[in-house]
Amino acid sequence: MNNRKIDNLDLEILNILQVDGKVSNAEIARKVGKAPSAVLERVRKLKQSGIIKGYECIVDHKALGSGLTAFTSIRVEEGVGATEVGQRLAEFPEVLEVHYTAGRDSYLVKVRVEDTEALQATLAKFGTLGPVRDTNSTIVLTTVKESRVIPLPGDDK
Amino acid sequence: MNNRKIDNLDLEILNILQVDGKVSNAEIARKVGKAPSAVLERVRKLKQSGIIKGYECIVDHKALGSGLTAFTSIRVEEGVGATEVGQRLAEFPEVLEVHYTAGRDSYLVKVRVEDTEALQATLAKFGTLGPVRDTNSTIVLTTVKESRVIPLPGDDK
DNA sequence: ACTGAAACGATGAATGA
DNA sequence: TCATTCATCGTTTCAGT
Repeated sequence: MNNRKIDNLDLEILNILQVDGKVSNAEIARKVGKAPSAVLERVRKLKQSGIIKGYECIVDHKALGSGLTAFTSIRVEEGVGATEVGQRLAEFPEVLEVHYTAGRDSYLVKVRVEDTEALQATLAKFGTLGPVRDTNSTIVLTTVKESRVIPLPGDDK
Repeated sequence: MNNRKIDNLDLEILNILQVDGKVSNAEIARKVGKAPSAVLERVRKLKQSGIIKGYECIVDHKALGSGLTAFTSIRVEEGVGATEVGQRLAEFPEVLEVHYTAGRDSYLVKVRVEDTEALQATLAKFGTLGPVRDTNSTIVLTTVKESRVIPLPGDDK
């Protein structure tokens, strides 16, 4: 996790990769006007320094038995064991995201399961985690956008 | 978006790709014991049928100027124009996710910006979107897990 | 649907500017 | 840090089963 200096070329490369993680180095090289080996070096260093964390294949969760998305707020007892609850929550495969949030000593988790029945089962498991006080779920009806692409400084240049 | 029948081999391939979107077809072929061309055909059909939606490069948002994550609940006026608000919200690059949720006629959006000042600016933009009544933001302090990988039926076999 | 072979293109390392 | 070259490996097409 070295702290590299990121220049415009890095941002160009990252912008291309954010939109499509499957583009080849050779194609990136063509787009940015550099040799493939130069791009390879850049990408490798971005990976090494932790700027590029990895690559994910985006699948259609609705077609694969996880059609129900919910956001659940989980209140935990303050103090000892609070951070441990987050780790435990993260271990559930149906829990895609675990965020510790400000304000009310609670976690906000994103859950993806088959149906409401499965959600109930998951919530029941949350209840057994120790210092969990109560949970509050919001069910997603439709998802308009779901992405990880963040705006990079290179966008407006 | 054709409705293909997904068999065990498809699930095996998807499980490999979900964990690492950059594995080569040749390596998948080795793992599942098939020829590379066979895997290529499978992956191509999964892509064509919409099961595989794409590939994303996961970047370190903290290192790239989007260190603040927030979940904002946006109440909208019922009735006409409600779905349009979702489309408008999705157009903001700093808005990564837009979910229409049950219960209170509201959107839940995931926002990723530089700091609280930038968040304030984004919230101000939300206010100009027409039928928006009020917003309620929850700031993320630490993210324990953030993934898109869903559990597939092939996992327990 | 899968195999195997063959052509093509990308990867990745070495060298040098 | 990048370009060039080159051996190696992956991708992709196609004929055959």
